[in-house]
Amino acid sequence: MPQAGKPVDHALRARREADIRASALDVLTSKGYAGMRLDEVARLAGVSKSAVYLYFDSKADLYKSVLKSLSVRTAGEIQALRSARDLDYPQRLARTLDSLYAAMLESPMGALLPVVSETARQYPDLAAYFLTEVRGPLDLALLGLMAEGVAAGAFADRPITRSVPLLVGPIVALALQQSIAANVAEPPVLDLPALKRAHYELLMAALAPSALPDAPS
Amino acid sequence: MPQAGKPVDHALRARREADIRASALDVLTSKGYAGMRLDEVARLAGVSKSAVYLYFDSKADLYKSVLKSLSVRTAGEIQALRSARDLDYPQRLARTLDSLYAAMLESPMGALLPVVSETARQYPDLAAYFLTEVRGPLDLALLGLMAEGVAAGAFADRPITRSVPLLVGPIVALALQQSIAANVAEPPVLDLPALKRAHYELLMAALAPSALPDAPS
DNA sequence: TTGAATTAAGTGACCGGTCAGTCAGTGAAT
DNA sequence: ATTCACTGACTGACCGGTCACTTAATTCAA
Repeated sequence: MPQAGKPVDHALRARREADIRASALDVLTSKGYAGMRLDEVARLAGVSKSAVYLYFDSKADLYKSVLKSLSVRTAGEIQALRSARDLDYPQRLARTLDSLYAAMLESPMGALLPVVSETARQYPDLAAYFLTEVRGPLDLALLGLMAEGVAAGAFADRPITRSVPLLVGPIVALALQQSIAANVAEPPVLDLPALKRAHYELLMAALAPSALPDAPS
Repeated sequence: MPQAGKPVDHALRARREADIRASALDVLTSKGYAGMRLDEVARLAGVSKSAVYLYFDSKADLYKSVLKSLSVRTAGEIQALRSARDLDYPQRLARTLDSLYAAMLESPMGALLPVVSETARQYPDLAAYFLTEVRGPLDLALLGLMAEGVAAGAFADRPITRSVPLLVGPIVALALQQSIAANVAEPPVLDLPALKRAHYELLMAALAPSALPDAPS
């Protein structure tokens, strides 16, 4: 029977967890999963490696937690845009692109992309986790928006409205390019606003209801 | 002075080297760099791990050799298309897309993309090598083709003609997605021909000289 | 024509460092 | 005196890389 003793400090636990996750994210984005040493993560978080195991079952568990905490926010953001009644569909699409550019190129999330692809090979469960828990919600949000836009007559009913890679592939490619280029001596600078604008125009050209007839293959 | 002994069998050496490289490619594409065990590579090549060290200085050296041997072929293919006089510009673009889809989604090269991004962290020189020797020529070929098309009046002079990620981002995104999805239980199947067609139409909609006016951001 | 000398080619056993994960124990609050 | 939060020291598995050694092919002196 528990009769006395220190009370469980839930706030402290939550803070430590977040600290460790933040440190793990730091190390992950700079060293990758295989290069992430739990000792280093712990040191950055100001605790010992043993303490990490008080909050996470294993390295893989910590990794999943980091991944999930990042994806939840982004997916929610896009979900919210989907039903923003005060915006028309082109505007919602533009905002969605903004969110994705921000997530993939102006936050640590983009740097996690290579890490995910790295880990997928060795840990099929992590690959599955990423696809169902991260990609899944994101795809749903994006394709849902497109489907609504088509139903409302704002977008043409074309294959692109059903293909996430065609819609946001450039963002993924940019994120990948950036994460590779970040390691060389003189990384090229990107004009992000211009890229966003060009990307948006590219999509609108293909989504305009009055679009041109099919071209030959 | 060398006076006698077994003669050096250069053909055998070259064959062994190629065997080991091929095995390394196998393992690399399925396990990634960190997951590539030299014992496994050696076993696949039918030699002992020690023998690998007769042909390559180190794991990193073997990896570089694999990368180099693959990159040479692909770039040349696309270069050739650029000046195919018997094709009009839309056709050249379509063929180039075909080549890129084939390279990235129907050959081991695409599977190496995540590996490159993984290793870029540990080997900055490899990142630089990839960017200058693989991406560089590819970008030149693609952007050169677009610039010629614009000059000939076949394509509209828009930002997209100067942005490789906007042009081929979907291919990169697909390759990445495939390499992640390949590790889960029921990998979704892609309708590649349909994707290619949709991608081509997307680009042509944005490249048509009679394109729509700029949309609001 | 034999067999000692020489060299290519390759191997199995091993080493040393690394690192995820464990555990017995400490100090502090209640 | 009990529980919480935490740690330092440890271990066992793993793996890149090394090394002493074997085998086979070839040359050439006797």
